[in-house]
Amino acid sequence: MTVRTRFAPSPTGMLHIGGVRTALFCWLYARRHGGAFILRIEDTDRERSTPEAVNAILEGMQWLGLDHDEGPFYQTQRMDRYGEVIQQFLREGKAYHCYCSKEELDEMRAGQTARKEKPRYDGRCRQRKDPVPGVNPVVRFLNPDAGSVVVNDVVHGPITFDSGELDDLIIARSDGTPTYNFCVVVDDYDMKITHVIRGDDHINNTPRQINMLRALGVAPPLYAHVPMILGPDGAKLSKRHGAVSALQYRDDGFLPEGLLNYLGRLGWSHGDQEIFSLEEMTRLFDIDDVNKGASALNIDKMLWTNQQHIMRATPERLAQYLLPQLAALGIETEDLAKVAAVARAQQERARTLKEMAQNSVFFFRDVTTYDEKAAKKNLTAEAAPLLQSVRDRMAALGDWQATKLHELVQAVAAESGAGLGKVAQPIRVAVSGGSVSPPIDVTLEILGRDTTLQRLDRAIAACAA
RNA sequence: GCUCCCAUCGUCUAGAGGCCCAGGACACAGCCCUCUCAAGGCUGGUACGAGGGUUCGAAUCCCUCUGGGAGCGCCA
Repeated sequence: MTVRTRFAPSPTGMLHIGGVRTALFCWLYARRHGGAFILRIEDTDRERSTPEAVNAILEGMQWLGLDHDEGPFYQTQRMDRYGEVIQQFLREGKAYHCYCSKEELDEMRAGQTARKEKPRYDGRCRQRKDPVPGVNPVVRFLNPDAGSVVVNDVVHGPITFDSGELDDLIIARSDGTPTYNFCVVVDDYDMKITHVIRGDDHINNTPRQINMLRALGVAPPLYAHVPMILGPDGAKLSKRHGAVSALQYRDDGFLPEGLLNYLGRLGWSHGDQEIFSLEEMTRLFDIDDVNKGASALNIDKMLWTNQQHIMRATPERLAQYLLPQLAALGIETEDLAKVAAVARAQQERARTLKEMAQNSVFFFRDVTTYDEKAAKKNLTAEAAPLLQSVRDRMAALGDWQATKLHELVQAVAAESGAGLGKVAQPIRVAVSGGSVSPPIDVTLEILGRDTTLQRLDRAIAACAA
């Protein structure tokens, strides 16, 4: 049996972190087993579905590299097929028309609630023979009254539901359009899905879906209900923290593999290993290693994970992501080699590409002001002669290379009797404007001789002032 | 209210009866390295929700409780 998984978001909002992780698990499982990953857009709710949301899903999946083998399929384009199955159910006596009005239903539920019962449809239209004039009926699925349904969940183990708990759910609205639980069943069947991997908020829908699958005469797929993701405070994900679009993480400077690694480690693990390449995760992932309990987002660890991936990425690849981050700061450059060099110099001191860009502005833009504290401490009368000496020697330096620059700075420090820091730090302030930068030799090499000399001159002048 | 799910450091987790007076990671503190910031190394503190069983022995199995979550729509 070839594995076929699907990710089936509804385009009613953004693609958030929880959806991304579900998609990742589906994708990983399919890839691991050489199966197919199918993308399906569940847009039957025409009121709330938007083309923007569809695009955000597609774009997010593409950015993350979670490529699908089939689809995207849109439920709104499969209406004929749903209608066909509804007619079949009706014909076979597996579904029936219900003429109950909204008021009648409300009243029934109010009574049940008052009696402390679970609100559910009581099947009063099951026996009805004649249509009610002037009422467009809904179609309800006829659920078995007796027995039980057991969901053999891959992560939870067997879960048993008493059939009495399940009522006759509506599969077609009075306007004829099919509803969610029904569409899922038809789709999963038609698309030959073997493993339904989804959030565990769907556990309670599963027995109903299994009953419909049985009515269709087919064996249900394997189900794997993965735990939900909570906000950093342990409460439900809200807009305040994680429930932002996946694309927001891209804009915030996350690497796809960084985000995916963090999300993958939420609810899944492989011994003590924390950092996984996508290839490793694909090789190691197994759905029954997934935890049962919900897990809370931890932004610090997410940032740390991303940093680990930045450190492992090639400078060239980083440059590609750094470019738009620089552009966001108003820095347009064509010099890819320089951007890559900056990325290499910065890659172990940035948790996100955005942070890297922010800390690298001085590589691309003139230093016109100094950080006040840094200048006060380093651009002093005492530092002036050291900077002058450095400046003169640099002007005369043969090869403008980090190793040579390092020797030069070291020589000045040795001759002056001051520590290396006494020399390096003023240079750092001079060329970067602040007190933090990559190692000074590497920094100067990237900056080049002209820029360096010019910034040193300016700093020497500032020392006198 | 009813049904279902879940429960190890603050957080993510390892742990499938003895290897655990519980291991790793993030965060935090201290130290080392060091031209800054990082990265890296070392050290430290903090957890098996509670109560009952089963067993020679339980974080691991069973029961009850407590706490959290989800579902109960002509939403998905």
